[in-house]
Amino acid sequence: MRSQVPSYRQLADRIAEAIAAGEYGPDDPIPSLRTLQQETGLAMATVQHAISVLRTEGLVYSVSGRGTFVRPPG
Amino acid sequence: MRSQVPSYRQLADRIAEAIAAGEYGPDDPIPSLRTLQQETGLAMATVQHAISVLRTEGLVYSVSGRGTFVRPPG
DNA sequence: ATGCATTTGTTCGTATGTATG
DNA sequence: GCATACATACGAACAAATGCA
Repeated sequence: MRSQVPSYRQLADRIAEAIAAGEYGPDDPIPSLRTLQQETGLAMATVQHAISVLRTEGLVYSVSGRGTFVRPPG
Repeated sequence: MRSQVPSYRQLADRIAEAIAAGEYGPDDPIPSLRTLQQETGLAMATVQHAISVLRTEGLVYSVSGRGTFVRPPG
């Protein structure tokens, strides 16, 4: 059953909108991968894929062992 | 075809058997995560995963900073 | 009592292998 | 073959409890 929009894209868009709406401020942490995993029911690597998209778009940055944060405008 | 038994499952089973065999009595501590890590050569989070399985199954309980203990029969 | 190092469990992001359409 | 998605496994940072100087 070919789904219209891939899960990782839906999740990336949802987070991007939350950031745009100011739900998370500059350098604020977004929910952890595990939290997102439990919220969405997706697999770890799929959630990571979504974050990876946001990182490529310059919206967030990640620090291993710490978390993923909103990239402040530079 | 992925029909190998995962490392975390093997470890969980091994500990479950030790408990069933009476090697660790009620409220006795099982080996620490670091000890298990060194014994098995696995990563921290993988050992943690094994313990997490045992906790879900109600076999053990964990206390941060103290250890993981055998859950007495209710 | 205070401070600090050590030990223990917890949570973080990341990488790899595999299956499916 | 490629994109999508899953389970597994990894290394590092975090946080709570303990003991000792």
